[in-house]
Amino acid sequence: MAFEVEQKILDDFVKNKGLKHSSQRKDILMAFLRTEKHLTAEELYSLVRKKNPAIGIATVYRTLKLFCDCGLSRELRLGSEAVRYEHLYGHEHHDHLVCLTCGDFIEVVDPEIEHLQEKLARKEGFTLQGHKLIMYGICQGCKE
Amino acid sequence: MAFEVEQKILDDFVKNKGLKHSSQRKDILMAFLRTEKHLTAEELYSLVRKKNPAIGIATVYRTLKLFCDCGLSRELRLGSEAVRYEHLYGHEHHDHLVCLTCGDFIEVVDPEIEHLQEKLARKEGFTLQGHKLIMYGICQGCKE
DNA sequence: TGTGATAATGATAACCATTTTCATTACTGT
DNA sequence: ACAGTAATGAAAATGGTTATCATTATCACA
Repeated sequence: MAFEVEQKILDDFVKNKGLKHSSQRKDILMAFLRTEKHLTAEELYSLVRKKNPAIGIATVYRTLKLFCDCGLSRELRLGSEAVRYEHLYGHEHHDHLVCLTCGDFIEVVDPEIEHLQEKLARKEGFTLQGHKLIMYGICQGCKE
Repeated sequence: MAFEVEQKILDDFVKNKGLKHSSQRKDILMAFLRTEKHLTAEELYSLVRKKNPAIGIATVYRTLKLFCDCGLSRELRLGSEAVRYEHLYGHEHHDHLVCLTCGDFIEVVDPEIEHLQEKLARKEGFTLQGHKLIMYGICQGCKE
């Protein structure tokens, strides 16, 4: 539970950009890494407050943006609600399968779909840099 | 340029739901159908104002929601900006290939990807109802 | 080790797209 | 024509997120 690698990624990024270290960022990083849930800024905010009640929500937003910039996390926009953030380091690329009834979602990946996307983009003259695939349906549990 | 079919779809929907007809909705529908662009509510608002300067932005929002409910349009969330709306009636299903440099996008579709999604969802116990696939890259023009 | 330059913070105001409220107006079936 | 109710427009409210700004913390270097 030390997350040395992630810390190093952040530290290196901070150093390279000429930014400065801060204890708040470390608190936020730890809270973020300790859960595998896809949190919103608000949710992470209330988690971090348990350790550091003085922290401000603006710092959480700023820090989450920083995490995305240094490749530790990724924004997840599933609908019109608040943006969620998911871990990126040490996690395979994946897409999402969302249940329209209970709102739950699972992570999935299909190498063939990935490959076909690449092919499709190339056909259109695009150099593919990423994609977002969200599938919506009714999950097993909700069908019963 | 009469869009009788689309008008009928809306009229039927309105009738079935016990709603009432309104001239504003018709103005908004016409403005919406007359462009193939993917407009935001604000953009459509300024288009409609040319015909009917008295119209309110709230009505545009309400009406766009109605269009989505009756299957005439679909929300398009490409990023953090305002939601865009695209025609649904008379338009094949398609996904989007967005250029990260110029912001332009094209519509694409790959039946095999569609099929693989279906298969993937089924494997996870989901009944697929829809999906959203956005691919990001650099377009031909921007590479030069 | 102190110091100056500057990044980070927290509180709060501002922002912006969207939704709600509410009084008024317009449809619609009878 | 009338009653019932949906639709409208203006404005306020909402909610997530970002900007502002005075203060505090960090860091390279003297």
